[in-house]
Amino acid sequence: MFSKACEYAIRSALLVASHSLKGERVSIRDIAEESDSPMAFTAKIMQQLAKGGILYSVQGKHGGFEMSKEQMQTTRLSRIVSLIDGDKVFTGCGLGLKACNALKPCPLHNQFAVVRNELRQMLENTTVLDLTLDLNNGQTFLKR
Amino acid sequence: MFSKACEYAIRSALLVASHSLKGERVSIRDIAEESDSPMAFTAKIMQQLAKGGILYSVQGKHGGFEMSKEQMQTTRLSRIVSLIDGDKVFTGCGLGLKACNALKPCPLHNQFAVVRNELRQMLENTTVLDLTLDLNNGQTFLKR
DNA sequence: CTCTAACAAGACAAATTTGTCCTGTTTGAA
DNA sequence: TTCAAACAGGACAAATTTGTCTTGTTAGAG
Repeated sequence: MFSKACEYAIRSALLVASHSLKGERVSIRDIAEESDSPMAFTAKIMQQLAKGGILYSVQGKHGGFEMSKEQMQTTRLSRIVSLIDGDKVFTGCGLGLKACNALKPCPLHNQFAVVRNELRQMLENTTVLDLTLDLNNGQTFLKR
Repeated sequence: MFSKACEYAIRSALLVASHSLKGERVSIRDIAEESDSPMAFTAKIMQQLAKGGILYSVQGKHGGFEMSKEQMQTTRLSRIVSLIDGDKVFTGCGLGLKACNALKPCPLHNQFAVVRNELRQMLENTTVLDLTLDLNNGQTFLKR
């Protein structure tokens, strides 16, 4: 469904948000450990998230990553997904056809459009803050 | 969403079914051409489909692939998907966590389960015959 | 019987994704 | 001022997926 990179991106973003809500800044090392992600690879992804304005990176000693309340409220999962994976998952043909659309639909077009739309709406309606609150309440978990 | 291999598998299966409904057997060459798939790669996938009982392969001169009406009626897309891609797409965690379940859910677990379930049901309720009839009616298309 | 068209299957190659390592830069603190 | 902790970024490496090639086998037709 999502690429590994995208999975790490979402997990890391939620982890940063979780710590930021508690007033803590997090290092790559902690992110990797607490969200079970490969450190160096995740570091690259954090750069993308920072460049994309999903969160802030702070350099230097005691640096790390943090997220403002506003970022948590305005960042929807769909944004992270399209930033990392592009929007093929939202718009691409289920059977991989280049020219599949309502006028010249592939055999699965209509059925697939329903599901894909559901996915898109779910991701658009879910903010980082939403998920982070559950996480900090102990209702959901990021590490096995 | 699906792997390339799986996309080719579905496209090829529908193409074979489409021809079989007209009483024709199809060669790998024709499948590759008519469904815009790489020939040798698709050949491997056809072997998997044949081994999986999705369709028949006939060797020798004038050989090729064909599908019985019964196969078209009983083969649901979910079967092809799980045969080629496994059922990670139906059961895997959206954030890639190994131990994500209702008891210890990831932050996206509940929202994701809804969408994934919708996808699964759609694929389980769609038979090859359903899609092939539309295809042969000219309502849907396999080639760009 | 032989030839040819077609699938079977394994080895190989290319491309993409995933992951690592190393060097440089930034910044706080002693 | 210097040191150390942390991110930035490029080069590299491994793994997976995608795709190709070559050889063998099958079976119909002359």
